Amino acid sequence: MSVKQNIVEQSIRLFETKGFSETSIQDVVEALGVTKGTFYYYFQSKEQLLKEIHLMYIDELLKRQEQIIRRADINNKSKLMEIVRLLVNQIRENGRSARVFFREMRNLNPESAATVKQKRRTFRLNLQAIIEAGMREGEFRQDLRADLITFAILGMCNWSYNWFNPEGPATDEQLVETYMETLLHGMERLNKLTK
Amino acid sequence: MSVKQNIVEQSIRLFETKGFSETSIQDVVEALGVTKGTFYYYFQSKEQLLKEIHLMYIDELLKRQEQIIRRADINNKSKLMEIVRLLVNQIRENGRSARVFFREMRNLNPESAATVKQKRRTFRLNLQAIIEAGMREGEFRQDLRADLITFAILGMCNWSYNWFNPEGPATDEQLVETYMETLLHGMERLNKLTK
Amino acid sequence: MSVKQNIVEQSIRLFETKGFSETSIQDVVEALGVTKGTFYYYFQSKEQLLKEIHLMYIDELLKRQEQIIRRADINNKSKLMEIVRLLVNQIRENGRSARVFFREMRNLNPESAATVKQKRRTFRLNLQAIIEAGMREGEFRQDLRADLITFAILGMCNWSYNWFNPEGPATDEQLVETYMETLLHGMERLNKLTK
Amino acid sequence: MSVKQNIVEQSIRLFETKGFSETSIQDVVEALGVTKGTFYYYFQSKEQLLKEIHLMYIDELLKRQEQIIRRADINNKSKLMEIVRLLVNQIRENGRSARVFFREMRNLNPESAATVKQKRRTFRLNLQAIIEAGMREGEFRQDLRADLITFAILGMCNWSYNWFNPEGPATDEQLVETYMETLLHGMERLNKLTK
DNA sequence: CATGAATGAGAATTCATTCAT
DNA sequence: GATGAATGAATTCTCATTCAT
Repeated sequence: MSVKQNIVEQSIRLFETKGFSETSIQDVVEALGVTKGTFYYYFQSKEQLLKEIHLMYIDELLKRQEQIIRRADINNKSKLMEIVRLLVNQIRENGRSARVFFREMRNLNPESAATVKQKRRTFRLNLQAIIEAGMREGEFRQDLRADLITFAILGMCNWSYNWFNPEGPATDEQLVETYMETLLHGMERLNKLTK
Repeated sequence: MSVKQNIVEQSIRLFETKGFSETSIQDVVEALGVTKGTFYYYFQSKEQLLKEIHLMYIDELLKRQEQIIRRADINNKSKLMEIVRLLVNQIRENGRSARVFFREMRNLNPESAATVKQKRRTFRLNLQAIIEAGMREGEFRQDLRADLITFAILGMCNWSYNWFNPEGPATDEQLVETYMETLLHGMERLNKLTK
Repeated sequence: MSVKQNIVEQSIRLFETKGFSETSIQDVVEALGVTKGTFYYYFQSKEQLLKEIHLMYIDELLKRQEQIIRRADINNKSKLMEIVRLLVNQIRENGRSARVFFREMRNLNPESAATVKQKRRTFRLNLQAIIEAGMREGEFRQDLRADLITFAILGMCNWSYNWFNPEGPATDEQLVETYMETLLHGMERLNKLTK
Repeated sequence: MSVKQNIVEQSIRLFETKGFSETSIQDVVEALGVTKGTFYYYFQSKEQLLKEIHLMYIDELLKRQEQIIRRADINNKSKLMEIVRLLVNQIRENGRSARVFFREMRNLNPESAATVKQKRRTFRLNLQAIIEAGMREGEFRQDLRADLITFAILGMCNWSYNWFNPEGPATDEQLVETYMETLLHGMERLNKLTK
């Protein structure tokens, strides 16, 4: 692995554990056994490193989302499920990056933040478009606001970075299934009505 | 308003805008027109101030949750709705505090963090208990894991601190209704099945 | 005991343990359960308190030395012994004060320091005068410099504030006897000469 | 001379003049024309600097004492004399360091203090061993407690850091001779007895 | 590519002291 | 006599960044 890749890995680890502001360049280079000069050879600033971490994360998400959207073989409901799975998986597999991504956006400079925000917005609107398509095509109820539901789904999934532990009592696939089942059919006991 | 109250207000404002680590005591006292000595007359440390903000927030939430739980006149479904409303309202009314609360827990020292975490855990388990009661009493489906649904609900509601703007295109009551409707009945078009 | 006396007592205790500079007025008043205002009612400054402690100590020493010097019933050798006893006793009985006295002179302001230094000088010259009298009157050898011997005696005695512990393996009277015996007759084995 | 050496030199000078607590890092770096950052590049803390000063001093003393102890060509009386000379010389040559060494031990942190105390103890016990050997081998009287005499000698010599001035009316060699003569034969006029 | 020395601005915190009440 | 609020200057220490080598 390249020196630069190493720096990125270590800093994700440290930023997740201690926080971006609380992690010094010294911490990062000490964890790698190099000196500060080396860091500044590869990165112009601490902020640029954070920016790269953010872009790597959101670009990966967008790329995978794009692949889901383009699929012609599945309907919108399945696409929604794939996106829920994508979000949850991403947290399972790249939990550290996910936590840095969600927590440290404030520390980007205005331009970087704008870029990242725009991409996050794209991701959200892509999801919303799937829901709206599903509504038009009769898969989803039309009496709920697509924008608010989109936020609800993102909240549900993204929040799991706060607590989800792959070694814990629930697997990520159980999580996806429970979330999807709740989202699609709700938690109310229906046969109660038919009794 | 007392000087101490003023310090708390101003720091919530600044912590929300710039972040805890990025806000200096100097920033806080300058916003108030007092000196650093004054700050340290009222607070032992910057961390203690953050701790107080956290405790104020979570204690208020727990108190209101308690009131909802104790109500004998409503069923579990309504209690769930009240808690969703509580979370969303809290963000509408105390958005700043909410954002500080969710973002800055890392900056508490281990003991304070443990205290706050314990209280957050209590809030979550109280909510889970309502859901479990609803399952037992036939209000909710029994084939979904109560713990995961609890996280889903909390994620949904809490995430809104990231985007919800009371002046935006949706009111908080609309938000509550959409969330509850989705949670209870799901977003899938049901008459499709009956066709 | 008066409030002022209490302040003096507590601060001697704290100055000895933590050092003058490292002890804050806050520490002193907290140990007493009063407030800083009270301190400044009785003392103009922290330095003035230190000055009073110094003066109490050296004035007591000078007073007792005076009594020894004035005695007509004993010779210079006995007077020397009484002064050694005085110094050692003072450390046993007022160990804390002694330690503050020897260590914290640097923290007096120039005027206070001058006053105290003058009194310490007086004490030393009084002792030197006894030795010189003893030399003239045939009690002591005349081939040793009185000034240097005076310093030797003071060093011997004063140094004990660094280590002497009344509960330790030597009593203060043993200390006085050993010191006097060494000072008067030396530690060399004399019968070796007569062999 | 290296920057680090320079920092040590200047701080000894300042610590001696103003005291450790009363000397700020600012004072030190200003005296050198560098910045605070430079100080902290070389030392982790102010306390670590003090620790290094202490260790340099006591290690030098121990090294020289060791050389004296190992000598086979001189008896214990001469070894004692060499150690008295060592102490007095050290104060003459490194008066500043000596004063810092004797006055500022309180400002070491507990671990550093323990290390230094242990070394000081070793120095003292080495001296005591010489005296005990001298007693066993008939050079010194056996009716005096070796431990107390050791303290007496150390007090005599060390105290001179308080007053001894190489430019004053006594040379260091005179001081050594007077101290040794007093220690060995005492100050009492012996022929008085034989008259 | 990489280092090590240096910087300087700013951080949290302490504390003797004042003073109106 | 005593208090409590406030001050402001100073203190230790951190850290992103630079740069000659």
